[in-house]
Amino acid sequence: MDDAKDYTIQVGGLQLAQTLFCGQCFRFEALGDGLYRGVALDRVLSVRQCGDTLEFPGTNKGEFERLWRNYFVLDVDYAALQELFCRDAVLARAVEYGCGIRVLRQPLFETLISFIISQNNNIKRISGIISRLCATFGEPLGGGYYKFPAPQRLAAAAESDFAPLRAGFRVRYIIDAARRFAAGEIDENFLRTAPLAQAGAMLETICGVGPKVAACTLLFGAGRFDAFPQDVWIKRAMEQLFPGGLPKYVLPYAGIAQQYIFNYARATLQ
DNA sequence: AGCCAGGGTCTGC
DNA sequence: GCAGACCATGGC
Repeated sequence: MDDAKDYTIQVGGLQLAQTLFCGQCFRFEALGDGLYRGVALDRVLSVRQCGDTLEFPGTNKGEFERLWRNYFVLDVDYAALQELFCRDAVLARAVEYGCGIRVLRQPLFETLISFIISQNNNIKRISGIISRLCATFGEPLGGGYYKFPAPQRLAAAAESDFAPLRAGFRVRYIIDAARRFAAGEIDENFLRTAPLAQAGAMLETICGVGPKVAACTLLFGAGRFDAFPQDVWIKRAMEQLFPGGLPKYVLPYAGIAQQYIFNYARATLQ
């Protein structure tokens, strides 16, 4: 029945808590009892995990197939990917440590702005700034939830309008990114299909976007699983754990491996 | 109090 | 090209 509510699906090897709070998205909260709620794709999403079952309260099968299968990247064979990664003994340890982490396919603009905000910042405060950004500029969805603002809305705002966000020096970067988007100067199709270096270079023409923010945008917001964001933790991990670099067979999925390495490094390295 | 946070820009060599 | 100061803000 296509209009039946509370769609459920069996998904092995996915842990919602790890996936939603590993630092790739910033708009979900845990409500307890395996239930999580947040805003994604311009709507409020509730999702509950019980073992290998994902339950989507208020979501029918049609909407799940149209939106959430892609958002949660359920088309990728993660068992095969993990088996590939585990050919390397060090990477196997990282995979084992956070084996329920999965990458998400998020909207490009939201991802870009989120990771501009992430620079020299911590996850808790990133979430707070994004929450205030959406409440200030986003369209209301009811229940105190708001859409992520459109580029045109942010591009039209004055710098002083951002004061309530307490985002500091990042405000002018946000505005520059929004203006570039609103002007049609950032070609999403190009970002998805061009050679990785060229896609990154396009993003780095935005003020406040360097290699790390560009790579996060490509990985989380453009489905570029070969993009490899290098923050302080990854740099530490690469020095200590992979002095010869990642195994070559990992490189097409380096970004997915990066999620395991980041999680492992942050938890175990000094 | 001082350091760090999923960095980037700007300056000076 | 590359190191170092600086950037707002908040948590610890």
